[in-house]
Amino acid sequence: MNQHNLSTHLLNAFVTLAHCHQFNLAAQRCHLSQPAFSQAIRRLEQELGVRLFDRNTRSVLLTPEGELFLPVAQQVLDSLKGAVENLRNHAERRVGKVAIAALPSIAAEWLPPILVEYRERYPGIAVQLFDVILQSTLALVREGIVDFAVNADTNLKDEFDVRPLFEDRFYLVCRPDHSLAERRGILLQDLAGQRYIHSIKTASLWRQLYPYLRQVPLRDSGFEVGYLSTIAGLIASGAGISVVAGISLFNFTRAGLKAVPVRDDGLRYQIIAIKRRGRTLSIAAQTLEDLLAATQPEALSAQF
Amino acid sequence: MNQHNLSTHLLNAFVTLAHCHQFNLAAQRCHLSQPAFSQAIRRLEQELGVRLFDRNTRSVLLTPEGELFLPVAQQVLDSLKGAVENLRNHAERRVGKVAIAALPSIAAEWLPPILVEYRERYPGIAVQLFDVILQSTLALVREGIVDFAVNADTNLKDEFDVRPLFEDRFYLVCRPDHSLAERRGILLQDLAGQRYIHSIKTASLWRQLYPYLRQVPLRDSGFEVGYLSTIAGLIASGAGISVVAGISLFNFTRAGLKAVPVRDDGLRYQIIAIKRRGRTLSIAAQTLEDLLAATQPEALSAQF
DNA sequence: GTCAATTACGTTCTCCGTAAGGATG
DNA sequence: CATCCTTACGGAGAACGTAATTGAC
Repeated sequence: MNQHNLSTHLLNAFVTLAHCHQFNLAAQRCHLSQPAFSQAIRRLEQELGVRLFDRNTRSVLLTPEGELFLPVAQQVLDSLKGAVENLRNHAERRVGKVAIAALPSIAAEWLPPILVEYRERYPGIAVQLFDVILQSTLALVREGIVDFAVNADTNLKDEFDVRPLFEDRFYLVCRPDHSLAERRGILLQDLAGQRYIHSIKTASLWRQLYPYLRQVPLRDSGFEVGYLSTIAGLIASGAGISVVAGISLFNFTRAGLKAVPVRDDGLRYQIIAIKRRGRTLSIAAQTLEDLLAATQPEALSAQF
Repeated sequence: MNQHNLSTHLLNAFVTLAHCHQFNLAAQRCHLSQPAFSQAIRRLEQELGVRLFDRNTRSVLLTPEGELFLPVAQQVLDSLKGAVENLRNHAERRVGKVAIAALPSIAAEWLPPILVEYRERYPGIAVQLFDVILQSTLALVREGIVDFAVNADTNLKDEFDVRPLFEDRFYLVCRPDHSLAERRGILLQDLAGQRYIHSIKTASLWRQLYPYLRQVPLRDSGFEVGYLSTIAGLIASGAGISVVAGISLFNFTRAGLKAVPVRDDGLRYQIIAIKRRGRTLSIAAQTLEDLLAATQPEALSAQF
């Protein structure tokens, strides 16, 4: 059925000749010798089974059938040219769109400067950022609404492809006048006897932290709160101390509190990019992911 | 700039693979060996500068860029396929349209059976017939409204391309009981002394006939009328005789009158098809013109 | 006679198929 | 190890350029 092979070269030759009514000139414009051009037209006519031009040595005019074909050829060439150009622009990262999801804590501190740099490098690529809770990031990835999500490592099924971006740890947060405030690092045992402010909100990382924390004989501060900003306020007011994930630290350092790395083995976790299994990222998204992976969170660790 | 060459083969390979997610199967559907197919995809990707498929040995999936390109490729292939099919249908005379202009006398007697036969042979081709006076046929051709016109030969400038269809002559028209009615042919001199009914309407042919007719000593019938049907009535009523073009004879034979060929040399004229100079006819129109040229007016001459 | 398109022909390069190689589950 | 895609390579055919031919005014 469709054994016929039409190439853009042939169509272009046709359109060119239809416009300039001269084999000589048209051949020149197509960067072909005149005989080669002549053959091209001949081949096209043979392929289509229709004479497209009526030509003597003096005039080259479209046949009625040629005029029938011209707009189609024109449109096809335009379509292809536009599509190819668009594709090239995507490949060159001149246009595009990338959508990502991230936990609010990641979206608050680590991501912004990277996204800004990305936008500066590729101004033609639009960036969409969903700052939502963990479950929502997974849903957004699953449904293909975002290209990938940036999360703290959690027990993900094999539903997703995972790429580690950087390693984070937990931090003791206390007032600057606290006895541990000047330490370069602590172990959880060092917190024995401290009044601890519990969080109920950081569910995913809480699950990792809690098994270790429960082995430490803490004093009860009497507080269990939902928001990290609340914890920050309580700590600043002398209600006690707490241990939080590195990615949330901005809530506390901004409040003038001190953060001390927790050095226990096993209390580390990966910040990861997750995407749909087997699917590859668009060029724009892949570029962003690469940039994320290449950007260690110097800002976080530099403070300590 | 557009040195890129995309062929329908490549696009088709792309679309096929996008649908069946298997090189093996897609190659088969494209009637290619698998390696050849693989190369085709590779060439296309190279041409576009973008990876279109992500492929392991287990899965073949479009990249986001591939999905961007798919609808375009699809549409381009459809466009071309439709256009080619349409062109082939035109070439095979399965579809089309032809418009012609003809003098009313030609449109009344000679053309109808030919047009009917044409329509029977090519039911998909629509026929439009303008039965108008000479000047109008020329205008219709000039403006490209009709493909060609069928006229009696007249001094046409080189504005048109002319093709003779058949030769016609003049006829004496008289009552069956007229003394010349049974002759197989006459010369104009034979009309000496006859009462002649003049026509003012057949301008173009009148110009050819008159120089000969004026040399014959006719009796004046006292009538000069515009319509051939009027002349027929007058002749039938015994008012006289007249000489008319063969293509108009139906006006008289239908009225029961006799027609006798005028055998003078020089009193012949061509029925011609005229078309715009240098332009070629559509396949449908060309086919009709050929059919016209191949159909001698046997009906006319057979009567005598 | 001149200008323009076509045909002739040798070369180059594309594109295909067979066969061997590599990756993945 | 079985499956499927890729690489390697040799041959057939396409497509180009140079040169000679035909055709129209």
